[in-house]
Amino acid sequence: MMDADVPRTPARRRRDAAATRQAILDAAVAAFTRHGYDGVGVREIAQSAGVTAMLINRYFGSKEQLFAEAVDVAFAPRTVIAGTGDALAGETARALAARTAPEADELGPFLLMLRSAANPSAAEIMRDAIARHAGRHLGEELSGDAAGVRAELMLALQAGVWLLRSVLATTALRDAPQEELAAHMEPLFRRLTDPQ
Amino acid sequence: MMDADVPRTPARRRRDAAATRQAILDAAVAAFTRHGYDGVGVREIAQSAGVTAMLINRYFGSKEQLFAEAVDVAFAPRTVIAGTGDALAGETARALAARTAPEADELGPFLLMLRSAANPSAAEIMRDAIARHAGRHLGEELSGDAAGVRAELMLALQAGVWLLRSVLATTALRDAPQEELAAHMEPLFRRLTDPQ
DNA sequence: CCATCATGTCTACGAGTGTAGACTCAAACA
DNA sequence: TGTTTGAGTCTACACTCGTAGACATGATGG
Repeated sequence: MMDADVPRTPARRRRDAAATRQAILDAAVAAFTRHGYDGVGVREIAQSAGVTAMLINRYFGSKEQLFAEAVDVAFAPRTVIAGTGDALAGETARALAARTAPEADELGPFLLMLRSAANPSAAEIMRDAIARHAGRHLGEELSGDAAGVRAELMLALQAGVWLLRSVLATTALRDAPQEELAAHMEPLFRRLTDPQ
Repeated sequence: MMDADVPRTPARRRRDAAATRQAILDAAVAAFTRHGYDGVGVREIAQSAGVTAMLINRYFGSKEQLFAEAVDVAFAPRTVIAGTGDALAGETARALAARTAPEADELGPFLLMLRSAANPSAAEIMRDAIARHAGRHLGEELSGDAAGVRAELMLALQAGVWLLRSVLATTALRDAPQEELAAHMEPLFRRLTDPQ
């Protein structure tokens, strides 16, 4: 609490390359998640990071390479599944219901994925990121026949719920109570985690 | 068999307003499905319809209103479910596996939905279309508790599979044989059609 | 045959895009 | 203290976008 500086915008750094790079990256993750790859310009990202647009090119080479790093950040630490073992299906269903609630307004890899899917270059970048992070991690958690297919079906179901409930806000899913919705989704996830 | 989907010389209409309007609408459905709302410009749509960009504004008022009509066309006649009654789950799973196959390169409402979801105006238009067509039709087919939620979960699952398998082309889903994939998805749909 | 009006085209504008190049300025090292 | 280096900014270019307004054209009714 020693910093008495009132940060009017993003905390006026004094020439710290690493911090500036990180600020741009953070702003990019938020912006791409909210508006998609094509929906946001480099000027907008730079402004919310407190710098000029050209610094993006200096630090990341291009908008596309910035997007690639942002995707890596969004997919890497985030948990795309919740819980382990027997609790996996239930936890995933409950977490999904909570995070897609209309009042949640959360960010996360699924929104980034959905809102940037239209651009072919962005799609390719995200496919690689999924293979590198989420898909692999989830594939290890599952076991048995066709673990990869079942893992990606879990991702697909989650992505679809994010799309209808959070992005499009269709009536039935938007108005469904969290517990009830989770109760409907839980057996679906269980079918994928425990394929009898 | 008619001509290819991209008419090289758009058959030189001689001043037929209705036919021109229809040609623009057809081109719009194809273009929006392939590239999304933000991914295609009115000049491109007009050219593949064999007219000038300004005719779009004359006949539809704006790009956004053209999109609204295109969404209606894409969602209305298309079947978002396959089969009825007991066969619904199995037919839907098999049709989904077939239409999302890498070599299929089909169009359809789900691709249009996914690729235009990033734009807020487009999202609102599509939410209304879903409520008007797919959601309602599917809700009638289902019965029992929370039919609306289960219907939209069916849509969500399908949308997610379209996203991962067809748009992103993730490895496991891309390489899975149709029958095997359908076998994995069928019990999921059955859980939603017959909630025991 | 000619006037008419819907049908379609042309030019242009204002705004927004990503990014290249030249610039300024602060900090670190001699 | 003077010099070098890198952090950050400014201006500008070469596009693309949606669309507004003026203009051309061809089929049709008299």
